[in-house]
Amino acid sequence: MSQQLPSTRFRLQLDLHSGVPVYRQVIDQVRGGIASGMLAAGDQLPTVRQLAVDLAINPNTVIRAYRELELGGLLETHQGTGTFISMQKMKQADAERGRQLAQIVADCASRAGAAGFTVDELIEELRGLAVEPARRR
Amino acid sequence: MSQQLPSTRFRLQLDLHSGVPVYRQVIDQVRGGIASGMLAAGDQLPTVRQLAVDLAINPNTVIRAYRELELGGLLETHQGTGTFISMQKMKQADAERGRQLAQIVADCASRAGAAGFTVDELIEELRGLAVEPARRR
Amino acid sequence: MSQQLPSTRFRLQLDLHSGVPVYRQVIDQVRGGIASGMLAAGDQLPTVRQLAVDLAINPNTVIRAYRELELGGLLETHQGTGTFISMQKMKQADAERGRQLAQIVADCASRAGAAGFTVDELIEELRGLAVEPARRR
Amino acid sequence: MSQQLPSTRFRLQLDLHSGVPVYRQVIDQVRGGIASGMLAAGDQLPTVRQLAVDLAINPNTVIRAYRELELGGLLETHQGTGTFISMQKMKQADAERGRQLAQIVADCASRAGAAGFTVDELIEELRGLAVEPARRR
DNA sequence: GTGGTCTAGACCACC
DNA sequence: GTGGTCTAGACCACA
Repeated sequence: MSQQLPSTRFRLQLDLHSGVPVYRQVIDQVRGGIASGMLAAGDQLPTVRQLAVDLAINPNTVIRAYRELELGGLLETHQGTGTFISMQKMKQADAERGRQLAQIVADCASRAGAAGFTVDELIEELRGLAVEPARRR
Repeated sequence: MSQQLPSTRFRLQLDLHSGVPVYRQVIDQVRGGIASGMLAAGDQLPTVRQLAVDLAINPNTVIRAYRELELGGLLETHQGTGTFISMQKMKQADAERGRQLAQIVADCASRAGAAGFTVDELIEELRGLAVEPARRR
Repeated sequence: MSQQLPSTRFRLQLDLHSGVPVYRQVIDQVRGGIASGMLAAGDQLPTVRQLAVDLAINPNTVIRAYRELELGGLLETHQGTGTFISMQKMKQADAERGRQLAQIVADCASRAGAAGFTVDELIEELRGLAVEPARRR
Repeated sequence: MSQQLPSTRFRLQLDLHSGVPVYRQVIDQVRGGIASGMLAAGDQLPTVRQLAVDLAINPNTVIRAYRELELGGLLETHQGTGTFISMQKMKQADAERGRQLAQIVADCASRAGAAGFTVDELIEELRGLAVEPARRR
């Protein structure tokens, strides 16, 4: 159950000026790492103290992020050993999924509207992405 | 300056359990309404008091949302008269515009991808927002 | 005391999208007309109804502007005759003058700051104006 | 991210009888402070609660002013940390910048002129705001 | 009638 | 401790 730190492939990157809460960024990036395959079940995450030092943030903030991820079932902490990616339970309820999609789309449309774009322009631009398989990250 | 309320086509819908601030939801939906074509330059928005009653929220919350939209240049408020969709802020140079659209789309696609949605699902959801050109005015 | 309307020289011009209250714009422009010499003591102003029609605004708004100007001693209204420019009493108290200057300067500095300019740049640019006699209006 | 409050050099001063909204005065003075060099990128502003106490106004009024400044890109707020002067919004192209400065200056001079002040008086008053480069940091 | 400003105070989120 | 959101309600300014 203990495994090499995936340090060469997975690096957290904070943007303190984005307005997004720090703990939220940590959570999102761990989730993203799992989704993208950079983090696999069993991988060990950096220790709370180490990550706090690396990111120059408060350890409490790391603890909070890890705790929320653990509550969500994505992490497992083992006293004295470390924090690890747990066996997935990825699939969310469909209702939750739908709501999430709707929120992403609404946000996207909102930003487009504020910038003077129409939804049609948005769709057109998205089509451009759909053709190329899109190497993500 | 005075024009029919677009009431039959534009309806605000709050989700008080989403965790998204109410004033933010109002802002996002107005911006989305502009992007989708449901709201056009010159249209009058519901009055502060009316919208507060409709949504069962405090007038101050509506004012806050309207104000932020006005600061962003999307609305114009005229004391004693009402609140209106402003004449679009001058369209920026096309190059800058294209870059901006690309960024919004990329960000949107990235978030959707991280959550396990395909670009096609995104497009499908966006279509739900788009509105046929419609005979306006 | 009744004299030709100075219509060919003095025209009010409103900007309904400026955010400046309509009655304020009327007041300021009449004051400006007097200061610039376009309006002289004894000149008759447009009637309330006429001006309301010309500017497509509410007569109450015109009344309010004229009333405030009269309170300030710049206009005289004569029942059944019309509204006229009164004999000047232009010079304000020095204190009031100082406060006015301070406000203009503060506003100017504020806008400069918001746009990323320094006060020094502002002064430099103003110097450019000081050399040419500057034909005003 | 944390830095000494510039308390000895930057002091807000309200005029409750000027008719200018309190939140507006706060905004204007912060923007003026940036323009005059009293406030530099990274400086922390007084906390919301502290400023509210100092000025004897409601914290909400301070929040409102800070928020508008943040929307304008001049401030960054970090929950639980404080409010800071943001790194200047990228300086625009020089041409655009020059045009903008000219407009601010022209408007300022115009208002001053209409009120019977000379450009020299304007410059003199502005000098009062400017601050010697000073050793900062 | 419209929107604008300000206060007082509760409760939440983040560090 | 920091800032953020929302409410309730008073009072003002404008058309």
